[in-house]
Amino acid sequence: MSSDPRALRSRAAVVRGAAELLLADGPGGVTVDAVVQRTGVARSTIYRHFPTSTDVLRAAVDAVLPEVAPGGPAAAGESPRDVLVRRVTATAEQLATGAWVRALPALLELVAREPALEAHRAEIVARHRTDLVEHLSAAADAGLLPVGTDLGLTADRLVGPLFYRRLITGEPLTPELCEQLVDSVLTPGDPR
Amino acid sequence: MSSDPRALRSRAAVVRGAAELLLADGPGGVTVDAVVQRTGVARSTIYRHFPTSTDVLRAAVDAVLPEVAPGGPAAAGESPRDVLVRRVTATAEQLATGAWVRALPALLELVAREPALEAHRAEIVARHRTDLVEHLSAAADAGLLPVGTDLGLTADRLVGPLFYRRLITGEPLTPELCEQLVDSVLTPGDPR
DNA sequence: TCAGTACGAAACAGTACTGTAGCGAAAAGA
DNA sequence: TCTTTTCGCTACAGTACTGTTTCGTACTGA
Repeated sequence: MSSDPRALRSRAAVVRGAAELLLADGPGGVTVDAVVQRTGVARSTIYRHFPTSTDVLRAAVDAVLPEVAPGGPAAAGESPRDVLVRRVTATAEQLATGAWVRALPALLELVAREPALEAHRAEIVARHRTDLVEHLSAAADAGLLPVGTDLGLTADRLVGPLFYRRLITGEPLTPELCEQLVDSVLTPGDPR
Repeated sequence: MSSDPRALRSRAAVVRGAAELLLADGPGGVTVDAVVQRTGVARSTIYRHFPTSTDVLRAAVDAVLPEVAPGGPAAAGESPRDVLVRRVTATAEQLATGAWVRALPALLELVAREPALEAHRAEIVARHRTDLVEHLSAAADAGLLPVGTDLGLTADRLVGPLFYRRLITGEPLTPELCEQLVDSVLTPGDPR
């Protein structure tokens, strides 16, 4: 709509500040006053860019959610197993990041209560998942998986325990755990 | 302290109403006013029983949390595998219950933000887990698990994907899924 | 029966947040 | 340069919630 650099600048500052507040204090911490104090952007300016404070929160979630996807770039000359280990480990590290420890439960609660975010959540999950399924498909082609394996279920068996430990039990996510998970999914009896 | 039935009655009503509000609207919905309106108990009475509104919320969580533990009674003449399937299926059904769909993210966020609840959370998880580990131990004794298997990790591999699907992807938890999970954990090549 | 106690109702100050409005100043763009 | 747009600032009404207090009523237990 507006290409005025001032508008773009202040809008970006609001979104960034709101995202920081979301990560630090959860959804309840993202108030207009808090964003004003944190960013220096005026109250009236915020309401000029966003109809309601809920839209600010939504923009903050939009700015934060994509970071979930652990970017596992394509393999080099590494084995499919190593690709999987690297990919799962990346997810584990992301889950262990301080910001996410606090933000993940808050985001889950927010998404559960805000149907408008449901589509976005589904898209993130799908991207995350298809990426992992592709790696699993390569592993299957290499004979590392039993024929006829449900790759979607296998993906859940890989990352499910990670989220479970992070969210429910609070146990640490070690690299050894990631390797054990990958190996528990691959066909037994294959050396490294 | 007080054995006056009036006091016990109104206190119980407050806790029950607060628990209902917690399940219905999340932690943010548990306000003193809301409890007053829902239960008919007077504002002054609530503050006579609880120092702050946070204590009301805590009591509500205490009243709700124990229901998490899926009661898998001891086996009859069924095989260790069937015990595991029944146990995992019970967990899946509990996760699929309407109330928990809404309450679980809220509870997680609450526990993450309220260190006082951490101990309680750990106790619930431990009870849940030792129960499952016992079943797994029986399965290991029956030769259904490779020797030297980490039973704790195995427990995570069993229920982790359930929680992951419920919380993150939102996919349904079918009985078939539970069976597949159990079989994926047991040593391959064993008939029912 | 009767004293003690818990009760419901209502009013109160204090705090925090939302959303609106009007203002002069500063920056952008022609 | 000059007009337009955006800005920050401040004040405002409205809402919601917390925690306190008072008062008359109804229940409990001896």
